[in-house]
Amino acid sequence: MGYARKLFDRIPDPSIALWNAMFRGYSENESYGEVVVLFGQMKRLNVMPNCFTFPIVLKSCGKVDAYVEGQEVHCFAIKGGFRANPFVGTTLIDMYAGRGKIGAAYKVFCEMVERNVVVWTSMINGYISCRDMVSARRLFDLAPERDVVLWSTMVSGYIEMGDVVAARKLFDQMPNRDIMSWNAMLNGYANNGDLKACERLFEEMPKKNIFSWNGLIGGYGHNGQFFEVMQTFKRMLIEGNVLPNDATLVTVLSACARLGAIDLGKWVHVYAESSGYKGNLYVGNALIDMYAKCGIIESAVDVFKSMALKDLITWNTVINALAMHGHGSDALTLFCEMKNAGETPDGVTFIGILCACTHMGLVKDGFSYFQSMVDVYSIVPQIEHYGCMVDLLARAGHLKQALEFVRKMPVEADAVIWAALLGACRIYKNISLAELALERLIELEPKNPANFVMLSNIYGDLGRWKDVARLKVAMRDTGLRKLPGCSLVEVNDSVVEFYSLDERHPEKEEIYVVLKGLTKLLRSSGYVLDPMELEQGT
DNA sequence: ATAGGGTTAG
Repeated sequence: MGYARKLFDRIPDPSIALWNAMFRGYSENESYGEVVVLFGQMKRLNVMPNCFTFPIVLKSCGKVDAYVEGQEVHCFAIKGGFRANPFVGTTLIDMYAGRGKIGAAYKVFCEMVERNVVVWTSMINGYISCRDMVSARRLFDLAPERDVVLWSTMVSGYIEMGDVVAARKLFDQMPNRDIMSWNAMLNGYANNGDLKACERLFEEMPKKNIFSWNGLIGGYGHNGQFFEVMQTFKRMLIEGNVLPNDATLVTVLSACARLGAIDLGKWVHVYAESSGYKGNLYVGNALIDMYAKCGIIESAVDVFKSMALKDLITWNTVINALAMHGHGSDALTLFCEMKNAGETPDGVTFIGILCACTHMGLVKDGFSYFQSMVDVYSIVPQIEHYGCMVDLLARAGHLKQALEFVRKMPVEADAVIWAALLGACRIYKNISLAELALERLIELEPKNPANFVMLSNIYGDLGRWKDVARLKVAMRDTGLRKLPGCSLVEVNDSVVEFYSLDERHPEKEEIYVVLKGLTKLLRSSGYVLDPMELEQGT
């Protein structure tokens, strides 16, 4: 665009076609601000726009929130006699509806003499984005012509409102469907958590493209079904008609992070490098998180360093990764670098920062970061931030101050916060506060047996076995059992779940032989088993 | 030469 502009500036009296070419060039390069500025210049030179000028300029006004300029362009369009032009009308409706000015959009719609199906679709889409499904449906029923895009727009509208039943009803009524209509319905089920219906629809589809596969895989991911993410990804590779894209890789990497599936994660990394997603921001961010959550912080940092393009999420991911791994001072260093790079931290950044302070015991620094979050960055602390502060105080042994903080903070403490306090009570053997925290926890989550186990462990630490027994009875009376924590181990291309004393694996004999051998080795090199863990059967 | 419908990351 630089060269184009230089040349353009040397043309003495550019024709309207040339002006339009410049607008289109900036628009295609997403330099919408330049479009608006250049249009101002054209106006000052008294050059009259034509019907091709308005759609590009109006779209750009909408993109950069240039509402006043947009209205000015609207005036020009009326003066030029383009009120009825469907191209101009569509972009005007989009611009107004996009800023929530649904009344102004409807006025444009009404004043048009000839409206084609594209204009109707834009108006209906405007109502949908204002969450007014009643008006959208009224117009849909009134529309003189309904094509596949208009039908799909209505289906997506119901899905956005969470009304999958109405969406399906309309979907079934469609005279014909294209792949995008199918994908809209598929995503409706996926995002609504109805994976069974999603799977059924996926198999029924006459054709599948990358969006269909990503819809199904993403549905599994959003519903915590990470094994199914991996399975479906492998199936996609085997079937081979459709290649994964960046969205696929990101979803799969996120599943790898949750499962600790480092082998598949590394495979995806290699695949991304060799398939044109090397410098991809989304993929890079997901790789950092995957390596960190799989325990390889060095690789996470390597990916971070290799990225030429970074955004807020990149910085947040690497800062949180370092904090999580106990590299608190590196996290704080990167926080400075982030600010020097011109990125503005948000609430998530401060979760990482506060977490870093907690792990280094930097109580004072934690408080000053918390204060700067409010004073310098005008971020309203969320319950997660208060939780970090309670954790910061409690882990440092300031249990009284932590309780004081809980009482003074402007939001009601949730179970996470009381559990953090309870955890610290175990470290510092503070029974009375532990009992108080448990009382609150039982009010907040009466069905979570983990809370009883926590207090029971504290009694156990102090040798108060009568209390342990009393709690055991209380727990039995609730009829609830704590789900044991489990380990995920990647073996031969898949991930296997193991509980303590697990007998489910077909090769359990061999596995326990190896485990016994490992324990022997550990003992001989001086490792002492934690008696608490022994008691729980490990 | 211009207009209406999609997925992904902390």
